[in-house]
Amino acid sequence: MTLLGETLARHLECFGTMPAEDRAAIVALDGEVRQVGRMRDIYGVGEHPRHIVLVLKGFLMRYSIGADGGNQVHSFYLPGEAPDLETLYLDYMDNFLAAAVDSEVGMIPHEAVYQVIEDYPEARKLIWRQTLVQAAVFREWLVRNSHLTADGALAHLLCEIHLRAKAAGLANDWSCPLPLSQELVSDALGMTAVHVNRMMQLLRRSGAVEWRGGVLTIRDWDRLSELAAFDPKYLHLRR
Amino acid sequence: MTLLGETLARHLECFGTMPAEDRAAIVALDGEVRQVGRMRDIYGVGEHPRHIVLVLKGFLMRYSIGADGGNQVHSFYLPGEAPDLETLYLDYMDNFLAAAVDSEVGMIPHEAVYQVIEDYPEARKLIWRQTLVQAAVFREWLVRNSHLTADGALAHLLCEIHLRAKAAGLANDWSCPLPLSQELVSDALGMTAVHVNRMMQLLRRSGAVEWRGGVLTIRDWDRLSELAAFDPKYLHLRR
DNA sequence: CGCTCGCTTGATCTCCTTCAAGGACAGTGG
DNA sequence: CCACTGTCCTTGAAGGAGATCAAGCGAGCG
Repeated sequence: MTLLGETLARHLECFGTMPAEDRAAIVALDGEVRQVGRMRDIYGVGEHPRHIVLVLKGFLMRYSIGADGGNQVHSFYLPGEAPDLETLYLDYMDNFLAAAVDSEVGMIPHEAVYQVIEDYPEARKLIWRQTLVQAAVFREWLVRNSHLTADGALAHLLCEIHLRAKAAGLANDWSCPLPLSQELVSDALGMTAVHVNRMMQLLRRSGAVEWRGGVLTIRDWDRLSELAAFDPKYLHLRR
Repeated sequence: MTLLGETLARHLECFGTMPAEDRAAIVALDGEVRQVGRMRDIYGVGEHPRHIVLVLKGFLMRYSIGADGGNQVHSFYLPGEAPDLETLYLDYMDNFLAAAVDSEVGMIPHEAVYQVIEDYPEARKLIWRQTLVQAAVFREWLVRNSHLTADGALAHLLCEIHLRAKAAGLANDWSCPLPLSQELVSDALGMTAVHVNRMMQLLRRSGAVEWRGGVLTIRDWDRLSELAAFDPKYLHLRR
């Protein structure tokens, strides 16, 4: 059993089950561990990655550079998650993968993963499914940024991060790590950092949620999720 | 050779190549052809489809219902395209697939596709890749709706549709079918129909593009794509 | 201590929404 | 052949959510 393999297996099992032998094949996967400094790119536009990435510590993000020079964050990735499984079957990156804070990542060579995909159909289905769930999440981000008001959108993002942290085993009760700046959150929500600040105060004062020192604490899930019109179905989490 | 199989094969070949035997397996796929009236759902939230859909005539769209009751369109689908390959490996729909105008669709049973996926690795890779390209498109829609001004966003959508129409063999020179109402376009861009109307007039007057009677005509691609900051890489089209 | 980075606050401006109504056009029935 | 109806496009005026610009503040850190 390897650290990277076990991490990937646990992540995939958020979305479904697989037989013991398929699981064993995933667990046997191994690779290199790397440190990535905050705001450093792991992969850039145009590259063709030769490894898949696993988040071990920290927070990753996927982003692209908007026409106005501002960044658009497409998604954040928590420890335990796999941000870029799609590189297995796409020719080149059309966006950036970077560390939002100082992070530790695992890199498993594509070749090894291809072997598992060929030999273990159930493992393959779960890997495929994970890439499909990511697509569903992107769609939800589209809805969020297009159709929610600023307070609702922020609430929605916080709901999502909390649920994903729980799925990754990072949350105890109603708290989870959220080591991002308001600036980065604003890049995700497509608004200004100033406005994120004001909306955050609004949520805080309403007693729905707290966010200090890199820790997110949900005070009133019902209020928060109602404000966000949050329905977790799109995450396709098992259980 | 069947109509549906040939249509699917051509679509997949927009994104890569496969050996003759894999192609033949795809081409041999067949199913039922159905008419779908305008604004009628094909699949709804919570359902578990048992077929994949191909657009033969008309225009499909994928949408979900926003918190405010307004619709968010996630994507449009042109004749020749396959909107919902992800249903092969997801348990349930988290959004709606519907006909934007009176349409004709083909439905191929999942079982038959699974067989091809098991037996023909190169066909499988292309199908997988198609689902990944869709995810890339969703990300681009996120960027568009979050970071572009209204005129740029509209221009961007028109650029995308024109390129996809060309890939599907529907465009001659600078014209392609676009049988949508401004209302539907506004649901895609996350703005009001009134504003779409005004932005469209702006584009028209600037001489960049024409859109009348369900036909889109690009008058000045350079101007349009510059206004949209359009970079087609995200479509991952081969050529 | 001075520096930087991120959070906070205030005032003004603008893009887009909202609401409301008029007009072009196709389909339908008398 | 013409009123009738619905759908979509168009136009105008007023209001609001969020952007922009600018400055102050607190904490960590060399």
